[in-house]
Amino acid sequence: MSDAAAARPLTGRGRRTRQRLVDAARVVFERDGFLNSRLVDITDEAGTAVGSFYTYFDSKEAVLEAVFDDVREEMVHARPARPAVDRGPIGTIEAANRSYLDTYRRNVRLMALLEQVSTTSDRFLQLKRSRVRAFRERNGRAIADLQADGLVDPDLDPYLAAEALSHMVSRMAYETFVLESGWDFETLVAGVTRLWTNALQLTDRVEC
Amino acid sequence: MSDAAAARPLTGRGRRTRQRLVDAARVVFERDGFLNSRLVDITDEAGTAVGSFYTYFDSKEAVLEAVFDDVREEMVHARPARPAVDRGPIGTIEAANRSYLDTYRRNVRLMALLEQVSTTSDRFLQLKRSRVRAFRERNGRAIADLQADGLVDPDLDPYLAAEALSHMVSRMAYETFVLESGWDFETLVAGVTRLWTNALQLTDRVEC
Amino acid sequence: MSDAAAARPLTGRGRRTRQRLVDAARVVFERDGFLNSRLVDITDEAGTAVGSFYTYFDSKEAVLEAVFDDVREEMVHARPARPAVDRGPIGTIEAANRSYLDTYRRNVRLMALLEQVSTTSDRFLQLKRSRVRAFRERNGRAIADLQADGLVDPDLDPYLAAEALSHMVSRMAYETFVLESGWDFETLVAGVTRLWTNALQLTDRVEC
Amino acid sequence: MSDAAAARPLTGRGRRTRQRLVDAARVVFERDGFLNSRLVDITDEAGTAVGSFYTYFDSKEAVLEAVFDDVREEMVHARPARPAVDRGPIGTIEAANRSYLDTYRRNVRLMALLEQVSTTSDRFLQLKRSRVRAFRERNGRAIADLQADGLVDPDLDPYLAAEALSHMVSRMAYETFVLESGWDFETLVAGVTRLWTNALQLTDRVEC
DNA sequence: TATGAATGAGCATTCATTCAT
DNA sequence: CATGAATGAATGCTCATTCAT
Repeated sequence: MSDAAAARPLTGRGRRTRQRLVDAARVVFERDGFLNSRLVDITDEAGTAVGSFYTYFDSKEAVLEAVFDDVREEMVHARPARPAVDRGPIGTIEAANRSYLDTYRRNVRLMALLEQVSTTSDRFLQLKRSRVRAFRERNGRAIADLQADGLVDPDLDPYLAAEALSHMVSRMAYETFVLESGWDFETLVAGVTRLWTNALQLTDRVEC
Repeated sequence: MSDAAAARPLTGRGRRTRQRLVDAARVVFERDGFLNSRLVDITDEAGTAVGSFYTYFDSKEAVLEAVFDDVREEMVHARPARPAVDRGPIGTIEAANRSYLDTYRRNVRLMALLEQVSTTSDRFLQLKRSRVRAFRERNGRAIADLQADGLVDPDLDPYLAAEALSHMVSRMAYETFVLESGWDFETLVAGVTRLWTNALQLTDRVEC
Repeated sequence: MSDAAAARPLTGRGRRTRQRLVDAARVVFERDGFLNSRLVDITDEAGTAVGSFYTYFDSKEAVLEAVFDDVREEMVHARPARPAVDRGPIGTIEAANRSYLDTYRRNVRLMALLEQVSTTSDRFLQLKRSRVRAFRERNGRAIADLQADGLVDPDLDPYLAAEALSHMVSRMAYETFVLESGWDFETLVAGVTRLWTNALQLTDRVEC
Repeated sequence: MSDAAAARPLTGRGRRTRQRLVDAARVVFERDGFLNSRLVDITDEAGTAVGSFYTYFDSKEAVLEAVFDDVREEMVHARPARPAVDRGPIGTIEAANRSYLDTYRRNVRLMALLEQVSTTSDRFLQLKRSRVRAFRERNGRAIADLQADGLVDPDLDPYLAAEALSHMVSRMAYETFVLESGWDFETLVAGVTRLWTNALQLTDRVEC
């Protein structure tokens, strides 16, 4: 009905209440999952009345979206600590994988949550797909460039390769951190990086 | 309380009703998803009374399990049409990928279903994990053998490689068939096979 | 609908099946109570099919009635082992109390059952009331006779006395054997007998 | 899960709704019995939505408990109109019996209800037993005192006597008021009092 | 008679959302 | 803005009873 989220011009007090709700929602969702959680758990955690929830959000989904908005920056722009150093293609890939896996590890609960809701809600499925697309485009272009330089197997479809290798890494992350399948972090980084660079037939050696 | 599904002789009539319910459940689950479906939808589809459901199953989860049991044969034993022909390592991998992707394609709705329930129910998560494990062990051993023969990159952990590459393929299958991301089937088979064999540094050429 | 119980001319086989059901019902009712028990428990215990139940009984209540019929003889006609010996009024009362309490003790579960169903079903309430009435009439007449002989407090209403004292004993039996309140059997017999005879001002001494 | 009935501040409006539900529950339980009544009957009677029930109570049992709490005062503290007057032991016993029987009569439906639920629910069985215990202790001590003064038959176990005589009276009350067996109130009071005092051999006469 | 599959009314409970204060 | 009481649709599950074989 009312577009609560649109009523943006919040007072300072309003902004604080809203933030408390988002933080509480994150705690509750990460703890109980989206489907098991109840609105009242969120408002209890936030220390507000249930009614107040609807001052800021239209539904349970809306607050989940706000939760993802809140952490998007961190998740998408996750960058290696020393971004500017040029390490050659293989070093770059390793750094990217390490960075991705580390971010995943630090946000396990949230990633598990995204996994869950994306099988149920179209809205969050789109969110996930847009992440997939972003990865594919970015990496696909990079791979195509490397192909143009003769550094990568020319027989590969660069975008398919980019997407497939991304899935490989993200799925390993899911298995390792969410389902706790037991791979050691460094083994994981080294392993997926080796597979990735092998898959591309990437060579940073000058030799013929 | 009572495990209805358990050891019960079942008359011919009973067997038929049970089967009607399993078939109906598959239809409903594939159409509406597991969470959205109601028991009464299943019994309506099967043309039985609600009570009859509980003659054969204890819960919605139990009938889903029966659905998976019902298609397990097909899914697990999916084999290439010409299994006996020796095509060398690369040909074998391509055949396996083609077979897997084809099976996935033919059971899309069911795979999507498994994806959904495995984020919610521990029981089905285990089902999925056991499939992951089976793939890892089988392929991991094969890779180790190839390493012993000097045909595969010796720097790889064979089991990590097996798991990661399996995920790569299954995730591409999910994206392509469930989310309909648009990859052409043959492009997909060729692409993941190439990535897979490259990743292993697999060579079937005799030359140095 | 059909008056199953009326279809009396049973074959030998029928009579045996019916008896198996009554026996099974007694076991189940005593174990689970009337309200908690399910028909299928009874037929399972009897080793018959559910459908067979309705060949002999019209309802769950009907079989309970048959259970009570089955033990009525024993319960109502409970008589002291040596009935013919004349022990004087007090000795007779003690013998009757002992006999009653012993019978109660040996049929605790059934008495508890009667207690339960008589608060729910009018049919069994009547059964209980008829037992109360029988006691009152029998004992009331005896008390009136003793009054006529000058052996009992003439100010008492003999029937009210009979009923009240019966309740006193039956309630003590309930507390002691069903709720297991802990009174020793002999203490109980002696105690209620003393109260009973005192209450009647019964004197078996010849003196003035 | 949550104990709704527990520590909750309750606004005035909330308090009123809760009371409406308790009152409605009493009406419904007394009319239909505990087992036959449905939650929706209670909320209909109270004029609230079903959901509101669970704002204040966790179950049907919980509201029954509240009903008993509500009348406990009246039932336990039922005292003769002229409590302070000393009437001697017999007068005191008569006053207590009259008071008890009068209270019982005024709360017949509730007493019948307690009778019913105590055969089914352990919780309410305990409630009843604690009442029995309270009576036994109070009266048992009083009887022991009278024995010490030589006013009561020394051969009696004072606590067994107290319990047995209490049962006698309460059972007569049940028969008379719940089952409407027809005893006149004054006849009943006089009868049970006479039996009680006789049973104790209580004498307030000075004579030899 | 015996079987056991089929029936379906009945009911407690949850929880997102609304709204009076 | 905040509160929290009120709402009521939605649904899984039980089990006495029926009936086709």
